[in-house]
Amino acid sequence: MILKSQVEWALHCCAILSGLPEGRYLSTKALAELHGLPKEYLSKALQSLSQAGLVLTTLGPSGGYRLAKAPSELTFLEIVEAVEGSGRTFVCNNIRANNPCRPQGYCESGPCAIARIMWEADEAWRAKLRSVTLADLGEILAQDIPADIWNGTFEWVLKRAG
Amino acid sequence: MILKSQVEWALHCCAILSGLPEGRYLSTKALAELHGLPKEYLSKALQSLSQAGLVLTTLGPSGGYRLAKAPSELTFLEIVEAVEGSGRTFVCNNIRANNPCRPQGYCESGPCAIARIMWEADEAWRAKLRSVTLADLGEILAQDIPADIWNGTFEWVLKRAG
DNA sequence: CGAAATAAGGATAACACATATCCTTAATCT
DNA sequence: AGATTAAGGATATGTGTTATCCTTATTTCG
Repeated sequence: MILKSQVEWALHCCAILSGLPEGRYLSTKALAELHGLPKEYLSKALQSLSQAGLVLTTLGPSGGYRLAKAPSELTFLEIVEAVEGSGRTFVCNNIRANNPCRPQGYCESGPCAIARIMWEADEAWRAKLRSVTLADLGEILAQDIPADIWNGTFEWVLKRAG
Repeated sequence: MILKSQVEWALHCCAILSGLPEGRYLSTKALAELHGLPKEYLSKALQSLSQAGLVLTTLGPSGGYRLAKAPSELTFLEIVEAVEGSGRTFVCNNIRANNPCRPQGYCESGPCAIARIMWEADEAWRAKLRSVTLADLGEILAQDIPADIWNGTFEWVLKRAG
């Protein structure tokens, strides 16, 4: 059970977009170059973000993407779910209903106990992702990344942002 | 990102095995019938449990599986990882290393900040699964399942347990 | 107005992995 | 000796991810 690589791409792209000055846009081409990713396929991930309303777009030259909200209002969970979907990782096929000992036509009262426990674990995962915003990530990155690389990347991005 | 259905099967099988009297074994055939599952393929899930040391097996007629530990010592996480593997759901491909602004030969100090956050969420998921044992599940099931079905199933199992 | 650049999205192929079945082997019980 | 079982190898089959290509509509700029 592994998350799509598009989740990783979307998170990195949002991290870049969160550093973009108000009102400017960054293209798929620039984001793909910056991360060494196939432009056409990365485009699908960005479209997912757009469909989820997390980013805004403009067309034409100098077009591209920007965040639809402040970084402090955009959580990891929103980004992950935009790309990966919001379904649970554990799917209950209700195999208890195949028990030959059960009376004909017997109907369960609620979801299977095993499913409930697995879904609680899913929710713990989601709760953690919901608690981290792009602004939190920005603070961590500012400490992690050497100032020269940080600034160099920022200039590189601004040169290409429409 | 969906867990294998074998995870569901393994959990249900372990739930049954946890009700088995000391020293008795239940066969793949019986477990497959009870849950309405393909015997040959369910066998693969049970082999995973065996390889992980969670269940013990015997050969020959009256052979089959029993738990290797007390239900109170066997966690959901162990069962899930036996079938699904213990790898993380988020794989970091270190795409930050493709940043064209970075100096040649520059080497990262540690794992990517995005990966660290995603891995914390994974750990929250694992922590929840680690906190629930088969004994806990047994208590919940005893309350969920009507007594007649519970007892009927128990008899059905005992009739087939070697 | 016309050319270039861009996002959006449909079609399709390649690939990996989950699912499923079949068969052989070795061990165990009656 | 014969029946039953777990273990595991080999081999399909199906589904979802990854990836590429192409068309369309929109916007910017000369």
